[in-house]
Amino acid sequence: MPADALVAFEPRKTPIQARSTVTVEAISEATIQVLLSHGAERFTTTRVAERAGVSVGTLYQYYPNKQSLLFAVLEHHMHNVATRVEAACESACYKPLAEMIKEMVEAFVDAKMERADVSAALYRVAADVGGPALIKRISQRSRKAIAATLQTALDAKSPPDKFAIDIMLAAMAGAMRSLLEAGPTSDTVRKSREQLVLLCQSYMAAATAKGG
Amino acid sequence: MPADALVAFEPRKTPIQARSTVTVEAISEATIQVLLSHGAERFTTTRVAERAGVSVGTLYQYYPNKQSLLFAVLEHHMHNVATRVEAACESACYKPLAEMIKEMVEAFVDAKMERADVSAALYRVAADVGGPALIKRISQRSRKAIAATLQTALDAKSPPDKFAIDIMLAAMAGAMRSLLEAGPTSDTVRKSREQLVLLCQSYMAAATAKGG
DNA sequence: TCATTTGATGAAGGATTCTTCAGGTTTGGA
DNA sequence: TCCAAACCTGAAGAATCCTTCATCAAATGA
Repeated sequence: MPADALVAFEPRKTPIQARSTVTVEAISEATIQVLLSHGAERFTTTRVAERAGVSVGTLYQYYPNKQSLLFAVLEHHMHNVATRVEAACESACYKPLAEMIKEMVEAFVDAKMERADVSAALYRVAADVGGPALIKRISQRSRKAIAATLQTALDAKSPPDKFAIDIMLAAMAGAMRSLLEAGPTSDTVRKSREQLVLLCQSYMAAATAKGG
Repeated sequence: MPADALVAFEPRKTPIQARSTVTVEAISEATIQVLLSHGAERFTTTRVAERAGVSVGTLYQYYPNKQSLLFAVLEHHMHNVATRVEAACESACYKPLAEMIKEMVEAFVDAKMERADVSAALYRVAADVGGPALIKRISQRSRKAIAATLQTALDAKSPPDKFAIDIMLAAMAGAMRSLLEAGPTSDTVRKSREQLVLLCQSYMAAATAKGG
């Protein structure tokens, strides 16, 4: 895919006056609300504009098309999660492997659960054009942070395979997806979080022991 | 959701004569082909009919709506995978835990990869109305089979949590999804398969040791 | 053979949605 | 005050798609 494939999703015009800043924020928020209340299937630019209290024309002044609206929300959400994971990695350096993993996994789960409704709604969006590329790009951030942190583990026998980290991330994300799509209770979340820690801990222990 | 929510997806008319049997098969196959060549976004009943070499009206004589077409393909695919996993579980009874897991995981991966293109294309479909319910229903089959097999493990300390099996399945499915959506090379697949076995083995070892 | 059932056709109705643009309003500075 | 730039409006164009139904063709069996 050419690099300019994402250009079509970029904002069209930057707000200058105060009122337009308010407008674009209202549109962003309305995007989430419509996504939550109507689902991705019945997500409509007209509905978003209505909810934001502006006209459709205004919406198209800042976003070139429908996709770009969803794209912006998805990007924001994923950025948040990645940032939280990176922070957890930073503070988990130079600790025993098990504790490291625990902190990273819990950070991921907590970040996802903080806006569970948004997380769940965005799974539909992620499959659209541009979604996969965005996911790949932002996942890279988490992957790198985790790899760097794991290097500093006090008790690792051998550096973990880059491959193993990918598997762990995908497994974790998959489990969370399944959880979020089922509409979990707080008890289910607590238990899943705990089990997910165990899953990653035991895998990483095995993967670093045998060597990459 | 009421149980009759799925009625709208059931076939409308059953073929009686030979020629109509041919027709519905052509439509099924065309459904997959259109899904693969145009993607779920541009999936159209007209296109399916065109590809199948029949008119749209004929299509609507056997499928009540567009969704039911996709639903049928999804169901068929998931049924195949579940059946393969069940078979693997059956033949893995009364073996050491590690070997058990290996056979089950490899059966799952192989089943998914056999028609990697279809697997990948169906991820979009699975999110549509009715998809989640279907997934939940068919996942149940794999879960039960795995639970039953694990009971017979020669070296399990304590029976594994039902919860742990759900986590493992979700993790496995998630990793496969991530793999399939990336368009893997045969080398990547081989390595992922191997790592996925390790992931599940180490997790189950930990989960059965600590008790459920 | 011929009436009845089954199967196939595809133009057209109906509905939805994305996006634009000509024209109006508001703001900020000179 | 006054003008230019920024901003907003929303009806309407254009495209796409789902689904139906009146009509024709083929098959079945009595």
